[in-house]
Amino acid sequence: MSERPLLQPVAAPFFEKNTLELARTLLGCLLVKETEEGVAAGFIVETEAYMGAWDRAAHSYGNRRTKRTEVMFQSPGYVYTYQMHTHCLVNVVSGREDIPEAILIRAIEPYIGTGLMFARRKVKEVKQLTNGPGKLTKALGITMKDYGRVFYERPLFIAEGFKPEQIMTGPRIGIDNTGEAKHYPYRFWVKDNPFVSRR
DNA sequence: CCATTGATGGTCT
DNA sequence: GACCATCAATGGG
Repeated sequence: MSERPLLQPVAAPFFEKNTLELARTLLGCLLVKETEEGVAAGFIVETEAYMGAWDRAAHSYGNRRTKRTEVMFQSPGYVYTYQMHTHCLVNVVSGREDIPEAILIRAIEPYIGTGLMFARRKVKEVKQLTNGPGKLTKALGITMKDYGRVFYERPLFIAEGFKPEQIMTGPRIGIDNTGEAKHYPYRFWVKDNPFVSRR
C-alpha cells in the first residue's frame, strides 16, 4: 500500500505557459494551504490574468517595479500576495523572469478542511466561505507572510484537480479606472459553478 | 433576489 | 493624501 501524501504539489514547469493559457489551466486545480491548524484546500473555479507591462490594470503596468510588485518579475510559479483594504489577495506569478505577469485567484470550491474554513470565516453558508478573492485567502489561512513563496512547494501549493467541462470568459472585476484594459476578457471561470464570485 | 454604500489600512507619490 | 484586483450590512422588489 502506498503511503504517499494525498495531495502533491505540481512540478515547477507546470507554470511555464502563456499567461492566458495558465489562467485557464489553473481552473479545476487544487489550491492547498498547510498550517499548524491543519490542511485546507479547494478547487480553483475563477481566475483573472494581469498582463504586465502593457496592461493598465496590472500593478506592474509600464514595468513598474516597487517593493510590492518585485515578485512579479520572478520566474513563473512564485506567490504574489498583496493587501487590498483589509484583505489579502493571492496571485500566481506568470511569464518568464522579468516579464511581470500574474493570475489572481478569485474563487475556489471547498474540498478539504471545510470545518477549519468555517472556524476562520465565521459564516453560515458554505458558499460564503470562498466565493471571493479576499474570502478564500482567509478561509485557507493565506497571509502576507506567503509573499515570495513558490506554488510548487509546501506549505502553499497547486495540486492536480478536475478538468472543467466548460470555461467561461469575460471582463475583469473591479478595475473601472483603467481605460481600454477595462474591457479585456481576462477573467475565466468554470461554467455554472456556485462558488464563482459573480455571474 | 439585486443594488448601493460605508469601513478599512497598506502602498506609492 | 489619493488610490484601490474587497466585503458585509442594509434596504428595496
